[in-house]
Amino acid sequence: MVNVTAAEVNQMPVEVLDAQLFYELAQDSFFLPSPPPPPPPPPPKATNFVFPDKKKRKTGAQDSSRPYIKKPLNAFMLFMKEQRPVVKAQFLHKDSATVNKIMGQMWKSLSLEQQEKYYEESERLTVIHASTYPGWSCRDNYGKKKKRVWRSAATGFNNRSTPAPVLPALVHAPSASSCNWHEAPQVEPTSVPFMTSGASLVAYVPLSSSPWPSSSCPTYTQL
DNA sequence: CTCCCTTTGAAGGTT
DNA sequence: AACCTTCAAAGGGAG
Repeated sequence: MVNVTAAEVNQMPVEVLDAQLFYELAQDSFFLPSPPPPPPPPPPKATNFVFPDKKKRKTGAQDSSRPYIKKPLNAFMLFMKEQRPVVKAQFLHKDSATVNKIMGQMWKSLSLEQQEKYYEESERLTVIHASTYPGWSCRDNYGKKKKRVWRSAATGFNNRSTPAPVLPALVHAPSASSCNWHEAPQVEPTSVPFMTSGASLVAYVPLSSSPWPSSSCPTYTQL
């Protein structure tokens, strides 16, 4: 449980709906402070990359006579790598699928200016990658992992030509002030206690457990 | 032990 | 040109 006080969240709830306080969270509270200027990046090793996570797939990557060279991270991946600890700490979600959903919405809530630093860093890494591994193509990694099977056969909705089932939608609060969203009615609760609102994040906080929700804190909805 | 899930973006192939 | 496919990270969960 993360101890987040009302003062830390924000002094005043921005809205009360259905017995829940809605706090608008300053965006700054969700992001790590700007790290100190990084030291000059060491030249990437010309040796093969190794999956740091033993749980990562190794299919085909270990028997290759050629070193396995990973793709450079794109902007969103850099954002996730930086913010994942924050999101995990804030929302107590350990499973990456849920965390990634949250961060996907956080990413969309960022302004272009805020995203820019990640795009620039991604571009820088891509340039370094290209100069370090001339001739490398991301195609080289195709098939190194097990071919992704769109779940069309299994569940029928992970085919990009097949729309995913409609998740409970956010609706605009008709008279919302700084809170642009509120819960859609008749939403089956899940456990992700926040929603993005423009460049800020709105926490849904039960009155009874203010200032921060318990695990029973209500809804997460997705556009 | 290995893969799935889940996100966005990039890259390369295909239509 | 537009669309499709794969893989980058992460770690709990499932088989």
